[in-house]
Amino acid sequence: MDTLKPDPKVYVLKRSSADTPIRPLSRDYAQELNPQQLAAVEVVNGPSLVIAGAGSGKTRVLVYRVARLIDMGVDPSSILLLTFTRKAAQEMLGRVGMLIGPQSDRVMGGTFHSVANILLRRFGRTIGLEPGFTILDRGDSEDLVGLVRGQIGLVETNKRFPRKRTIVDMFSKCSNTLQPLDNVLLNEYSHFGDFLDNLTKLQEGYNSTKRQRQLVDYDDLLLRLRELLIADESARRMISETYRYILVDEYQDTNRLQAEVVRNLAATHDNVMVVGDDSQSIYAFRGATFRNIMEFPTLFPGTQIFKLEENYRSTQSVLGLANAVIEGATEKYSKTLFTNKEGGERPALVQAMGENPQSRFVAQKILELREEGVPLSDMAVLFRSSFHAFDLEVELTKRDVPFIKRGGFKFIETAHVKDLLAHLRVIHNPLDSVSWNRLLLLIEGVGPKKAKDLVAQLVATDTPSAVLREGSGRSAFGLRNLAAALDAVGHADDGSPPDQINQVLEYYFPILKDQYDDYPKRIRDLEHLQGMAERYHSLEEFLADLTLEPPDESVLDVDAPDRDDERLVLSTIHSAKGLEWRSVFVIWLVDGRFPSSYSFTSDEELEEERRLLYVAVTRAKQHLYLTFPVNVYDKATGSILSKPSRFLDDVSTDLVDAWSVVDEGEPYHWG
DNA sequence: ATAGTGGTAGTTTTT
DNA sequence: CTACCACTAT
Repeated sequence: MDTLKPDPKVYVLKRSSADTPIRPLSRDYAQELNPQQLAAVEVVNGPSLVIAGAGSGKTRVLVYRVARLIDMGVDPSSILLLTFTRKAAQEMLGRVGMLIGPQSDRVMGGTFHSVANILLRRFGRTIGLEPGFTILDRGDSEDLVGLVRGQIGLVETNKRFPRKRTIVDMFSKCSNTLQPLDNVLLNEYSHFGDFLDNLTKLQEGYNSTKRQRQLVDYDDLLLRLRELLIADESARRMISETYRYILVDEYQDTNRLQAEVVRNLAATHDNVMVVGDDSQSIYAFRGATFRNIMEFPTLFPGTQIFKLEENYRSTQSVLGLANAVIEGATEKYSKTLFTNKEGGERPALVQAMGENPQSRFVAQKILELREEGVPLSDMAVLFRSSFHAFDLEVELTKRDVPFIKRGGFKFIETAHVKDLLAHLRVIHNPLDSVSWNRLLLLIEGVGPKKAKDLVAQLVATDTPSAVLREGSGRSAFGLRNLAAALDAVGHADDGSPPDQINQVLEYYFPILKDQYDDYPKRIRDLEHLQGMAERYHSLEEFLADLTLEPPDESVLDVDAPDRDDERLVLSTIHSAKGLEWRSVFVIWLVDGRFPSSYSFTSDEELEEERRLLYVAVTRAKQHLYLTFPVNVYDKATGSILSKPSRFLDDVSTDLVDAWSVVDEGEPYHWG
């Protein structure tokens, strides 16, 4: 493409193939969609916004629109589908495939982060990013903050410096809302205001280390993609011309940074369709705001707006409760869901005399429903926070109910997995100081000081193993061992990922046994990881995928061999987004747990909790059980929790059936 | 300089 | 309960 003179007059040649089908469409879209859905599906060019209530066929619109575009002759590889998880993208593309055949395989789909990863590896050089960069997960970012904090030797003060976790949160908020640190500190962390200077220094150090060492954290993926699109005009054109049709799912959960990325991706054509529901915005902690969805037409003038209000998922009884919950929201946009599925069982509001009775109720009821013919895989238990399910997990295990837990603590975040990955990472990116540091600390006789000195040498040499062999003193033996192990693995491109893992494991197992009493289980985990690596041909892909799309099973289930389709789902509400089940249990509907007591401080956070409940109840197709235990001692606040969630206050009693759980032989009493 | 011990504060949701 | 810090003994 030649370089153009400044500001040429642009005359756009329309793609005739896209506007007028060259051949008859392969199916009758009007037949399979309601008029609102059809109108959205028929959009070809220009920006459009689809406000879609829960269960109103939002996915259907995306799927049919992609199918129809391809049907009209649009090249599938020019379509980009941005979703919340890659799984969601794959599911949608599978459905597109069922409509129009295998061409759908060529559609590009995934999360913002995974798409950014791919684009940056291809085009990042112009902004100083080598294709082999390493992605830091949350824990890595915290480690790096810790390292930098040590390096710049922050002066001791009598007041408490924020924790690493909190610091990473602050930095992340800055990135996601595109604000400077002082703003974020002032608005959300005013109690740490005194530390502004030190935190600013820390942030500078954190950012410059990442640049020097080819490290990229989650937010950087988006930040640097934005940077690339703005700074490198030819890359922007090339990318924008490649993806001429962009579709974004769950737009209410995008933040300002993501909005800007979309804006720039669509720089040359404005062909963007975003789909979302302001009532389901639940990612404010990540800088998302439902206002984003309202501002879309400003970002893209000429936006066509569509509304989908008919719910095809739930019965009227379930929907009635959902509408009542969201009715209490202070800020809401005009949208009332209706359905033609009359009646249905009323949702049950179940009181239990404590946590364990609640678990026993859920377990027993699930078994009953299964007897009645609901498959386990069509039932789910949802909760606000991952730990709310601990007791239930025990109860289900006792009764041999197979389940899969989604959300919460990840397999990938356990120490032994991170240790193994650190070794693989330095093989792939020898500049990765965070991983070097981690694996050096595992060696006898190496502490923070020695690790720091060694890392400085290691990132400055072409022959890391020579540096390791030079070591003397107490750690010499361990360092030599490490050098031998790394040499055995060789270069990143030598051999297959499972073989490379095998080499590392031979070296690492003794360390593991020494460090953990429960090493047999951990060894199984690592072997599981090795199995996962078989699907990959390069370390780079394996490592990137693990951080961007970690397997969504938590530690416990890794060795549960049950078939997926016969397992009950336990999930945080966040991880249940976009999914649906015939029977849904929402547990711990107690004030202090849901809404969480951490949200009591601000109205905005409380409102988000309310939307969270709305998301939870709208997952149910047929049966809905809301349970709340009473008389539970809460360590966090030191109080007894007994009051049902405040969000149920406004729910009129004729919308639910009140149940009380009692033990066999125990007297009944309510309250 | 490191490893091991004991005390204490914070404790959600995800890519 | 656990991760993080400060302190002490090697």
